[in-house]
Amino acid sequence: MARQTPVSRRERPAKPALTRDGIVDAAMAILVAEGAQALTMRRVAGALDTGPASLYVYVRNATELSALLIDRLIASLDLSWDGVEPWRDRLHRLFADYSAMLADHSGIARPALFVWPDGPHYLDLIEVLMRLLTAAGVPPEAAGRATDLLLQHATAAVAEWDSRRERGEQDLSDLVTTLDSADPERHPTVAALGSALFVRGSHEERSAWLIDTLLDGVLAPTRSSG
Amino acid sequence: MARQTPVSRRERPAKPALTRDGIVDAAMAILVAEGAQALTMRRVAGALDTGPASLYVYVRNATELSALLIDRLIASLDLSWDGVEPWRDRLHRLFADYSAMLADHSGIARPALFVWPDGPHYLDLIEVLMRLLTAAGVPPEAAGRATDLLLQHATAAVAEWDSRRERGEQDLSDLVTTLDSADPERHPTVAALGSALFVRGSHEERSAWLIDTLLDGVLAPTRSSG
DNA sequence: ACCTGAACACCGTTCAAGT
DNA sequence: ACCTGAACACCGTTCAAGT
Repeated sequence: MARQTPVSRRERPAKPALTRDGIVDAAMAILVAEGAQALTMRRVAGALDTGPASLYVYVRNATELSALLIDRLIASLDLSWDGVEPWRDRLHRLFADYSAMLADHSGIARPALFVWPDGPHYLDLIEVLMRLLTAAGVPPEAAGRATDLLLQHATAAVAEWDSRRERGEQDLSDLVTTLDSADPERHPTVAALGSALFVRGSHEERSAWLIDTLLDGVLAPTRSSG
Repeated sequence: MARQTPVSRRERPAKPALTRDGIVDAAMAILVAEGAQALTMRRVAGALDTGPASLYVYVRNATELSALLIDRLIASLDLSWDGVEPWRDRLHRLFADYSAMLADHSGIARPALFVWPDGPHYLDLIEVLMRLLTAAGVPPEAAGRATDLLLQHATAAVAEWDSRRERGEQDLSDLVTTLDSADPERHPTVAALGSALFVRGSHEERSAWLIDTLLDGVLAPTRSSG
């Protein structure tokens, strides 16, 4: 039953056959080791001892490969909810996990912003978010908008942080300088508050603030429709 | 006093000297005519009858050129506030204008997400947003977070819409198919709500919803400090 | 001093040709 | 049928050499 490898092949130690999963595996290894900026079709193909053209037999394009990778990363998250842990706590923990996962894989947040990670695990993530928001008493339409928004924000925050990191600290100090040197005549409000406002707070903190504020807004009894 | 051009030059009709502003002008012309995907150092240099290396005398890199362009685009917005128009209406109108401006220049929203548009007009935009939120009774720290968040969301929404557009309608129908075919066993909440939730609503509508919800959340009297 | 031709070190994707 | 070498059509950035 076992497929026999021709004995005559002895140049390389059993180069494995290409498969979709094998390609994703190789891509994941590169992502973990070198980050998303090294994640090119040519590099992935190279890791599999072939040329880039071969990948196109299994993967539509580079964007699809990113989507597959992101779905696999989401698979590594704990998406369970026991129904006992308060939904607010669970939401915070889930977004903290999600953000940390993206931050751990430098550069992957950027494609995640533009790609629908078309796979089963992304749907798992949406499912648990909708369950938590529903448990919180958020009506379906608002829950959909909030889910969308919270994921977009968490992803964008990591992506922004990533690209700041790759440009170095100089970028951040430019920002501080600009804000601190705001002309009090032209920009009185900004000048009065200075750089303190925008620099303070990690992206985890800002995510947490958004979760609470959005929930308060959605659940506010005084909410005017519009 | 006027600088004299040598008469002997007759091959080209007065190739203008390179300047930082001239480079931004040329880049803007390309952006308007062909969108941001055509906005490369080589294309901009070509429009100015020179090689890409020449641009680096005036511009640090491609990212900086994007930032200059975005600041110039923001300059085209009406950022005034008469103090008479209700702040809520003014906020809605401002974000509608901002989104429309980004959407009108295909592909520019993406760099705008990752670049601090280091220029005077971006500071004008932040200033008027802070003024409006302050007028709404939002405390400084929350106003800073809200400003940051609303700009990020508006930009990300257009960027997402842009990249969906460039991938074609097929992308959207993939999404609808995935959501509609959610396994009711594994994804009961998603299956029950179907695709209706995520597809409905333009990005203008979603922006408007976020503005109102965030304001409600920030201004909610029951707000627990979290 | 200011400018730039040419090169360096890459990309994603396609397709004709191989096995 | 499955796979891929080689090419196509590009990138951003650098630097030695020119004026």
